[in-house]
Amino acid sequence: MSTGYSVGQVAGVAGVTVRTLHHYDEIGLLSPRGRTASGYRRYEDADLDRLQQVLFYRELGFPLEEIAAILDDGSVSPAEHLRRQHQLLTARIGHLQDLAAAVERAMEAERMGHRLTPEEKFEVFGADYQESWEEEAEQKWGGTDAWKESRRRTTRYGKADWQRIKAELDALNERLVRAMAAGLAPDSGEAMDLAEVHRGHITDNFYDCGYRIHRGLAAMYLADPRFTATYEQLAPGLARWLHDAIIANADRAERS
Amino acid sequence: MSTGYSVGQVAGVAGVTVRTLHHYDEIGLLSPRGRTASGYRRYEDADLDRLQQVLFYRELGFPLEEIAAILDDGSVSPAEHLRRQHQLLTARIGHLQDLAAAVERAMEAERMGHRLTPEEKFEVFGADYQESWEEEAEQKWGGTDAWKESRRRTTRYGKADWQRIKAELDALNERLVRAMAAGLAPDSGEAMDLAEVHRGHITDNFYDCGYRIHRGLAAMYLADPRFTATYEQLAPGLARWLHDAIIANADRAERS
DNA sequence: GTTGACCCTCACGCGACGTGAGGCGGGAGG
DNA sequence: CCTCCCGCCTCACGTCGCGTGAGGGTCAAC
Repeated sequence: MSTGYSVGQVAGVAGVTVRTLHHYDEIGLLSPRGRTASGYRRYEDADLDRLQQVLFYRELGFPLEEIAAILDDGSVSPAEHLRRQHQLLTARIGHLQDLAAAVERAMEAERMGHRLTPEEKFEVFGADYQESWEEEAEQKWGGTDAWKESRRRTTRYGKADWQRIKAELDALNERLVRAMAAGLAPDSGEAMDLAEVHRGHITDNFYDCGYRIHRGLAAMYLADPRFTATYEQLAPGLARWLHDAIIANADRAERS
Repeated sequence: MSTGYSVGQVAGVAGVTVRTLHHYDEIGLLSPRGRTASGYRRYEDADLDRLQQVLFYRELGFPLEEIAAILDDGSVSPAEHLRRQHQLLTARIGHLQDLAAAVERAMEAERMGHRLTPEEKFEVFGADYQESWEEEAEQKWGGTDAWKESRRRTTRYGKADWQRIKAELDALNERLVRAMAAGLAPDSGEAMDLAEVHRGHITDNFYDCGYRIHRGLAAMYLADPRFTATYEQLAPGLARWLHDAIIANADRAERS
């Protein structure tokens, strides 16, 4: 009937040390439901659930005391917890993606022998950052909400819808090719307008594509060869050109 | 002429406390280049660069001692540092995305009133995880090596190359459509063989695409609507089918 | 009944700072 | 010139989240 788990078993399955569990017991963060006659800790399924929550928030850098407060706040339903966790995660992921973008910029700067100002160098290590999570979480990558929304919509698309989308895409691609062939700079007004059309096309057909997300897509157009191939096949250099136009457009929009 | 910065200024711009900078000085992790006559610390641009590196690795959870070792290893060029950082970031992002996926599964389970086994609950808090970074970083997304290699090769491609690639791609896509239309399961031998062809096509033309990377691409085919659109336009359900075939093929290969 | 794996409770140590305490430096206003 | 106040300095002890023994009981197996 297997009524409960010992510390060692819990530690094993959860990937923590026995000492950690002892510590959580000491500070009252996670006390096992019961003890055997000989004083051995007995953890039950409910304790495992709580431990998982604890580990989750710990991974995101919360102090244990705060974790206790969060988990002991009875006014939050389990479902709400999961939502909160998802928000925190997407926010955190977004932050790391910003960091990655900064590293990419640094690589670029290095290649060009270009120097950055001190402020530029640190802007990504935002001061607040702990507090900013909860606000940012709502927007930003739009979280996985974006692709969820996308799935929701696209599952209802029929063959005609896909053909229409393909046609729009082809038309846009042709405009892109012509613009680049005409020698337009990626940060010219026309190029940025085309980038805006590109963004609108995504928003109309898939999900609400903000500038942050658009930047993310632009990065992917360069990072993944399947994308690169698609665009390079249309015109050599187009992948890069489109990438730059999207970035320029996002810069323009966010500076205003 | 602004020759250097004081502790307070550095702390301000970098978003750390003065005490932290003192600490880094104490342990020799970051000692300012000079001091004023009266003993005030004077930080220069090079010190700021180093501080940025320190903060970066700190954010990823490295102990300070190790950070010192990493940064003082003269055999690593700045460019290589940036590459490493990018690798670490993508690995870390991947981990958090796994966490997010786990949370999504938990939400789903909650909605369905379904219980998970203890092992399922914790599988995502992988035991090693700290060590795994350094190994995973090498493979997995193939790090940035993959796309660097890809850029290196593709910049030399001419129009004829892209046309050849496009033709191969079209041929493969047609085989995929026919296979799915014939009612073949994604985990059938034929489907997995096609997935293997797909992988070979990438390896031949872009970069060495291992199974881990291939899995990553498969995930993207579903996650990103631009990809989804491409495949769905060929045949409804193809994006999902190809995804599953790739996963099945990777499972098969890695189990042997 | 002995062995060995597992459990218990102190209790000290450590990494990465936080947080004063007590004192010097420097420039702006009276 | 003196004072005021802010920023800087150096100890030095406190805190958080455990790691790491020390010393000793428990339980299932052989």
